[in-house]
Formats: sequence, structure tokens, C-alpha cells
Amino acid sequence: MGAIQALRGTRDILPEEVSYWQRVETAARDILGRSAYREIRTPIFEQTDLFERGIGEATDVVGKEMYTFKDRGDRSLTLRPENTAGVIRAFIEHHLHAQGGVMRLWYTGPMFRYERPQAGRQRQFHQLGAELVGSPDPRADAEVIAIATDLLQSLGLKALRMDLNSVGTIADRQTYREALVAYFTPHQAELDADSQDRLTRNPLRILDSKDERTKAIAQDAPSILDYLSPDSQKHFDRVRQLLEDLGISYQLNPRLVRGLDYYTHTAFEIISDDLGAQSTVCGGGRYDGLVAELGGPETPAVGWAIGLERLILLLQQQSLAAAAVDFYLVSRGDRAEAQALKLAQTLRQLGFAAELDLSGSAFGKQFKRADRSGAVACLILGDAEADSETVQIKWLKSGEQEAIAQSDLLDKADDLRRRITDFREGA
RNA sequence: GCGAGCGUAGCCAAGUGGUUAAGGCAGUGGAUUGUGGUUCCACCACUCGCGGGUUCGAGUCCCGUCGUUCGCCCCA
Repeated sequence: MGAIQALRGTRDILPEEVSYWQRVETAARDILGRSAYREIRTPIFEQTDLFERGIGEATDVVGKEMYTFKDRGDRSLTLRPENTAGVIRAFIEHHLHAQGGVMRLWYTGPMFRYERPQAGRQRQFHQLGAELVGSPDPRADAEVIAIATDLLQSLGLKALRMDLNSVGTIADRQTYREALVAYFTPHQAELDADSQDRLTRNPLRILDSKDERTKAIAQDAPSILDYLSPDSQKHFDRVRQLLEDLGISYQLNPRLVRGLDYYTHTAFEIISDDLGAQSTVCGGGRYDGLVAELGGPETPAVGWAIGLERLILLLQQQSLAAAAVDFYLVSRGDRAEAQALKLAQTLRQLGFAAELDLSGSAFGKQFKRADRSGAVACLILGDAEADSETVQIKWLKSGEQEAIAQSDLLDKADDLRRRITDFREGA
């Protein structure tokens, strides 16, 4: 077949699914708005250098997953693989720090990573993120986490758990890294191939290995929590205390390491067991070094990002009926059909949801479609109604039917609205 | 980037080398020329992702390619 298809790792979000996206967006806008976060929209591509510096050259994201290309002016551009770097770039560029105090920001949009597609993983995917820039306070960590859990909860998601850890400061991590290398080196030969490689590249990752033998060895490896400086320890203790005060439960996981270099102190992941291998729905933490790294003033920050495709996968598993229309209009005959069109328009102006049958087929068929549409009521217009300028309303769930004058519609709107909600709730 | 599975209609599918490619859902028309959710009838794949090969014969076997699924790596 010669038909062009969407590229590998990309997909169309069809009307059936869009209602889920809208639910998430509405809930996010609501909760973040009430929490004093303001939306920011940044470009979908940036200078490659931004990500190399921000995310870290040694990370997989930068090393092998970026969509990088030269534009016609021979500049190296990259489709954003995440948005924290972009948001912070904008923060610095527009001197948002000059406004003093903290800046609370959120964003949503497509991200791009050149990876092998898998359940819950695509090349173009969407994230919703929040960043609280300018506060080193543990309360900032707790606030940001609380918003994420609130959002997920308000969507009705169950069976989520949270892993929490502290990765300390860059210096803490450096000494810990040395300790890990010292621990694993004698066992080098027994480690799986990937982990042997990680020993030099990124020893923290060995802790995450899924290989059974490596896991057994890692069992007794030193814990990062024993390598936190007193200040880091204090910060982490406070964050934990605050979360407990907020009634947010979490699992302490010293093996939790984040993939991107910029994280410091608090790291967390919200995980679902219903997603297969790509189980992280939300990941985030503190990144006190990033603003300075990108050329801004020394500025602490915390944030997170939710993977929207994964979130929606969960929502779909828990399903929710699609919104059906209030009125389905069936009509037959030139004048009646014209009146039905006009009536549908009037109903919409009054705030109702109305769908017009355009088939012109026998009433029997039109009723069948009315029924399938899930509409609460059917409006019927034939020659008789066209002559008398009335319309038959048939309530599909009860079967009762009545005639009203078309001109009475406006007066009866409130009554109709009430009956529609009655029928909807009664169902 | 690596490993494994799959690709038959809008959707779910049977088919495992012999020729007319089951069945179900949805759709369209009719029984029912103005009243649905039940029922009945009819119609709905010159073709099995695409390209090549093996064979007298291929949806079925082989190679390639594209897509997809699951896992690894990694991450949201």
C-alpha cells in the first residue's frame, strides 16, 4: 500500500482518546492554577548545547537519544527531549529571577527521544511538568510532590506508589561514587556485562540492575544515605517529615537514581504496576545546580514531569464512558430538515449538546442511530411538525414523548436541562 | 542499539502448502413509505503489510523491508 503512515514512535490521538487528554489538562490547569503556578510555553527545539550542558553529556538521553540536526544556517538544533532545561533557559533569558522570590511554573507539550518504541514509550511523547524555582526550602520539595500526588489522585488513579531518595549534593555523590567503585571492583568479573560497563561510566546505575547475580552483589553495597553531608541529611529528614505531616506515603529507596545529571538532594518517582516495564508515571526532584550551570545566578529549584501517555494508559484501563450528546435530531422532508438544522443551532446556543442526523433515511433508521449515539432525547421533525412549527421530544430512556412549540424552546430550556440531568443520573 | 513474537476487511479473528479466504462486531439496504434499544434476510477481502524467492501450486515455507508488540538498555 502506498498510503503514508505516521512515523515510527509517533501516533495520532483520535477523538475517542482526546477526551482523556482533556480531562488531564483540565485537572492540571485547575490544581496548578490554584497552587499559584503559571503556565510557560517554550520552543520545541533549542540549541543542542542547551541540552548537552543542562542534562549532561554522559547521560543516555544526550548520548544516544536526541533528535539533533543542522538547520540551513548550519546551527546544531535539537528537538527537546525534556523541558526543564528549556524552562530554565527561558527563566534566565527573561530575568524571571529578577522579580525576586520564587517563580512557580508549569508546562505541557511534546518531547522527543530517539528510542525503540515500547508500551508507554514513544519517540514523540508528551509531558506535563511543574518547576518551583528559587527556593532551597524543604517545604518547596514537599509542595511540589504534594501537587503531583494531588493531581494524580484527583484523576481517580489508584494503585500508585512513590519511591523517594536523596542523591545529595554533587560532592556527596562524588564520594559515594568512589565508595561504590571500591565496593564493586573486586566483584567486577561476577557482574553482568552492562554493569561492568557501568562501573566506569555510571556506577550508581549498577544498583538498578535487573540481573539476579548483580542484584545479589548490590545487596550489600554502600547506601547513598550514609554518604550524605550533614546539611544534605538535614534537608532530606525535613522533607520526609513534611511528607509524613501531609499524609503522603512513600517508600524509601536508596537505589533510586535519576538519569539526568542535574538532580541534587530529593529524587522521587511515582510508579504504577499496571504499565509493564515503563512503570514511572511521574519523576522529579531537586536540581540546585542547573540554573547556574546554564549561566544564570546560583538558584535552587525543584520540579517533576509526568509522562502523559503513561498516565492516559492508566486512565483508559480504569475506563470512563465517552460523553454522549443531549439531543439527537431526526428529520424528514425539506422544510422539517431545514427547521431541524436551525433547532440544533438554537439548542447549542442555549448550551445543549445536539447532533443532527444528516442521512435523510427512513425514520426507523434515524431512530436506530439516535439510540446508538447514546443521546438522552430525540427531537423529531416531519411534515406535521413543520406545518405546526412544533417538535416532538422523545425521551429515549423512558420512551415518553411530548410535543412542544418550537418557539417555546427558550422558555423551557431550564426545565429541559433539569430533565436531562435527571435522566443522565438515573442511568 | 540488542533479543523474541506478531502483521488476514473499520475492529476482533479462523486458517499450519492444494484454491470458492470461516465466523463475530460495526456498517449499508430491506422486512417496518413517521418512532429506537429485540429479531429476521441480503450486501460488505479478485485478496492475506510491502518486495523478492522456493514450489506444479504460498495467507501458509525462505530472504529482505516496513510497521507493531513484549523485553533489555534508558526514561516520563
